[in-house]
Amino acid sequence: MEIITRFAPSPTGYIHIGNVRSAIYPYLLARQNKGKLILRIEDTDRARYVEGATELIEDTLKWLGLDWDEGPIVGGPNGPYFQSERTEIYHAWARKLIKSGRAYADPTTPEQLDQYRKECSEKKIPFLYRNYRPKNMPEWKPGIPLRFKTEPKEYSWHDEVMGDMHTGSEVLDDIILIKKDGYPTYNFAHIVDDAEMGVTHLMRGVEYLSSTPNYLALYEALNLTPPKIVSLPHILAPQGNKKLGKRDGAKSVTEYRKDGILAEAMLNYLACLGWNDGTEQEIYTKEELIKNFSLDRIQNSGARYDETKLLWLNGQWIRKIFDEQGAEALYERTHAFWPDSAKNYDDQYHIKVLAIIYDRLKTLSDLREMTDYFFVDPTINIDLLVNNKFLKKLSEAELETLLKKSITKLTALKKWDADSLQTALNELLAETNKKPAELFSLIRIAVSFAPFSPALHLTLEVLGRDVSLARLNAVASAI
RNA sequence: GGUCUCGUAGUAUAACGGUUAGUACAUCGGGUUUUCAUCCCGACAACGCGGGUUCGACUCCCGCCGAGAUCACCA
Repeated sequence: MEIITRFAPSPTGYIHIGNVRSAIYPYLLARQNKGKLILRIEDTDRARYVEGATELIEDTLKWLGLDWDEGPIVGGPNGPYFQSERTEIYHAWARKLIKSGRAYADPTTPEQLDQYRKECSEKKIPFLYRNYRPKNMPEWKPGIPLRFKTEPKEYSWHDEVMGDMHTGSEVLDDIILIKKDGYPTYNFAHIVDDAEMGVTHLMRGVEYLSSTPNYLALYEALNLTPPKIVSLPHILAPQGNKKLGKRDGAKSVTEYRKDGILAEAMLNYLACLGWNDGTEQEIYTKEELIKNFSLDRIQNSGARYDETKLLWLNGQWIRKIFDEQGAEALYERTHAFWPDSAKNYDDQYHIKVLAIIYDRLKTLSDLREMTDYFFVDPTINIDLLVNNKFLKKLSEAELETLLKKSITKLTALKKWDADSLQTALNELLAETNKKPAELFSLIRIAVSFAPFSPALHLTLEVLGRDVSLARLNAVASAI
C-alpha cells in the first residue's frame, strides 16, 4: 500500500519552530516509503486568514528541503488543495449525513449555548450539547450551522505514538460540521479531505488526541476507514512547561535563515527533537533521516526547545559542509552575511578569509562581527595592546622594540605564504627570547585589534604583505 | 470539574527484568606555540514518591504527586 501523508497548516501567519515538525515527520515517512506528501491549506476560518501566509509556509518548506507531491504550486489529481475552494465537496458529504439521519440543522443561538454551558458549570457537570438537542429541527439551509448527531459509545483505537487508547462515551458530542457561514469546521473538513485524498497516515500534534473519538464516530457515520493515527508530542518552550508558541517568542523558521542557521542544521535539530534511531549518532543528513526514520521511535513526551544545541549543531554543519563540499560550497551560503566593508573585495579573497575563519562560526552571521579587519584597517587602540593579559607585563618601550624587530624580520621575508610566515615567526621567537603568548599576541592585536582571530601565520598570509606591514608600522609609530 | 496523555542529570535522549544507569549539548577543569574557536582528555550531574509482583525492577501492576492537552460556529 502506498503511504500518503499530509501537512495541513492554516494560513494564519508564519510557521514557527514549534509546529514545523508536523511537516518534517510526514515528509520523512512519505519519502522513506516512496509515498506521497500532500500539502493542503486549511483556510476555512476567514477571520483569521492572513494574506501572504500561504507563501510564507511554502517558503519555509522549500528552504528546509521539504518538497511536496500534491498541493499548491505543484497541483495534483485530488485538488483543489485550498479548503476554501472545496465547499461543494463538504456540502455533498454533509447531505449524505442528513439523509442518513446523522446530521441536523441547529437553530440554537450562541447566547442560548452560553446559557447551557453556564448552567452546567454551576452544577459542576460536563456540558454536552447532545443533551440539549432542539425538539423541532429546521431544514438545513445557509445561515444555520449543521451538527453531527452522535451515537455515544466507547471507542478503542491505536495511536502509532501513544499506543492503545480507550475512552468512554462521555466524550462524544454533537460537533459542528458546517458553520453558519457555509464553511466546514476543521473537525469535518479534514476527515473528508483526508479520505478523498487517500491519506494513510494522519500525523498531527497531540492536541487532537482528545477529539479523536469524535472523529472516529464521524468516520463511522461516513462509512470511511480511518487512517493510521500518529499523535506528535509538543515542543515545549524554553521556560515553563507549555508548548512552544509565538507568545514565547517562537521565531519563524525562516527567521533562523536570516540569523545564519543552515537549513540542514535546522532540519537535523528538529527531526531529532523527540525522535532518535537508538544509535548515538547526532549529525544526520536529510537522506540519513529518511533512511532511519521510524514512527515507533517518536518520543511520547514533550521535548523542550533548546537553542544552544541548535547552535552547536549549526557549527557542526558549517564545518561538515566545508570539509566535505569545500570552501566554495560553504561560501555560496554566506553571501548575505559579510560585513559591509567586504563589498569591494572579490570572491577569491572572501573564500580565503572564510577558509581560515569557518571553524570558529556558530552561525553564518558571525562573519559580520568576526571578519571586519580583513576588509578595513582597524582603529588603532593602544590600550588594547598595553592592557592585554600577556602584554601588560612589558613596558611600552619593550613593546616598541619587539614590534620593530618583528617588522624587520617580516619585511625581509622573500615569500609571504603560511609556511614561510610560520618559520619566520618561530625564528623570531628564538631571536627575541619571548614566549609565543607575548610575541604572537602583540603582532596579532597590532594587525587586527580584534578580540580573537585565526592562527597568526594564516591571518598574516590572507591579509597579505602590504597590509600586514602597513598596519604593524602604523602601530609602531603610535606607541 | 470531566476525559485523556506524559514523568531518566539543567536540556535532548539510551536502556526494554540482571550495566559502576550509556551518549550528546550546556557547565567546570586540563591539553594542542598567542587570542577565540575547533580538536583531544577529564569532572560534575538523573531513574518524581510510595506500595506491590519477582531471586532481582528505570523497566511489569496499583496508588499518590507533579506536569501537560482538551472540553469553540479556531484549527
